[in-house]
Amino acid sequence: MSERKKPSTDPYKGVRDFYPQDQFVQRYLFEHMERVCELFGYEEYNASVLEPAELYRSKTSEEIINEQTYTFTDRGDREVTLRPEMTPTFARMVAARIREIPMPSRWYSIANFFRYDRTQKGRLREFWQLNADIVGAAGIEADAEVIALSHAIMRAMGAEERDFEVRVSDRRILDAIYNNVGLSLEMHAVVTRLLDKRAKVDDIEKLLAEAIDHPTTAKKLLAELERTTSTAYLENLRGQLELMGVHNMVVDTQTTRGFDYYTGMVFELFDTHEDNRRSLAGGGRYDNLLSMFSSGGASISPGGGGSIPAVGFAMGDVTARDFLEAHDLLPEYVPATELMICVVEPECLTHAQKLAQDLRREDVAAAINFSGKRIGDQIRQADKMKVPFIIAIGSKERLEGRYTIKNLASGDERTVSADKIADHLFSSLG
RNA sequence: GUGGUCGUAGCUUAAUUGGUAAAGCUCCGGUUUGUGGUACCGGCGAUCUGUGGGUUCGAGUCCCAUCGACCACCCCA
Repeated sequence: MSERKKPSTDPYKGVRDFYPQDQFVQRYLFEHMERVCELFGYEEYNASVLEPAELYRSKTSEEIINEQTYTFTDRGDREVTLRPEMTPTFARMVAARIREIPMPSRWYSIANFFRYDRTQKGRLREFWQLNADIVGAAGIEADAEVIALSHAIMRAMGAEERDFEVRVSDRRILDAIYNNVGLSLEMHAVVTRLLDKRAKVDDIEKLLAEAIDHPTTAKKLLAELERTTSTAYLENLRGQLELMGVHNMVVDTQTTRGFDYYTGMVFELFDTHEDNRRSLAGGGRYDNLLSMFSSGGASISPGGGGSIPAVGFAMGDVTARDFLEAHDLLPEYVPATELMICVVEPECLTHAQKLAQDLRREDVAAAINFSGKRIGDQIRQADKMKVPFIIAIGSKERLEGRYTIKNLASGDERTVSADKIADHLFSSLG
């Protein structure tokens, strides 16, 4: 006998097990996301969780690749990464078939992602995310549409507009200010990174002045930023959103999103609940990302410059779940099983099996309890599983062909013939 | 990657200044061998307090390490 240690029942660090009650919530989230995306005309796509590591090297920073992804070498000496986000995959897939994909195209996907990170509330090592993007549409109406889509998903899950806000900004605001104050191109990224922290830093002006080595420029820059409360573009966007029934947009120039690849509008859905102040979804416009791929290569931009406009967002399951919990919007668990057929005597098992098969053909989700336990125990178990209906089958039912359907929540009973069971269940289940 | 809090039965927790682990829930059985949820009664359940080591006559309680959870920071795709 080997002394091998028995494996632990704990899941791997930072990942979750989804027991039926958990998976029920997961499915609730996904079904609403899918339904609303499809109402907006988005088509579902997917890809493998494995990607060549080089996909993330070009556009994402080295630190993220080296320290925050699961990257390993396979047996064929290839560098593989478990995808940490969908956008590069989406860009890769679109670029691969750029000539045949009609533009604009709307795609969505719900998939799992992996990040090798220290875990924290709302941040695990594996999470699921909806990604919805429009590619081949450069106009403001596409920006408005993806925001409206994210908003509609929240509303579909029961959120009111006061439960969250749509924070919108525009990467071009900073670019314009940089030009106005005459900031050199190479300083843009450095300054942007500093400005991103301005809410947390004590003396941003001093830091800026040190970074760009020019105190008056730093002062002018901050003054311009202070003055910029919105732009004509963002107000136009607000107008379009209002027409689509989105009334909780706020301009927030501090919303920048971490990614370098955004080129225009950026937005976040932000929870307004005091205990759950966090970003629920985020996205923006990224018009240059697809041009990094060599294949395809056809230009669809009017100017022929080779850039392909795209705009989209992502919404994660962990934060969505926290949101629903904070706002008391989590759905109550309902099992897949609609009817439990309890077998009173062993001789009745075949009769129960036949009845179950007949009911399944009529679209009733029916399970048989063939434990041989007493009827009371079988009912108790069905009740514990929250199965809504039971039928007990003993010699009486077997001989008469009539069955008593019991509603476990109300205690109501109704005796019907076999061909009426499905109708009764569906009318009761609504 | 940095700092902090925590880790006791399946779950949630208790254990006076270090003195040889307690309760509720769950589960199982019974009152009630063709109908559950309530109530009452009874029972199983930690070979021991995440793991390894140390201090001590003695450690769940102190020290070190390690793993894990959580919180803040960092980062945020």
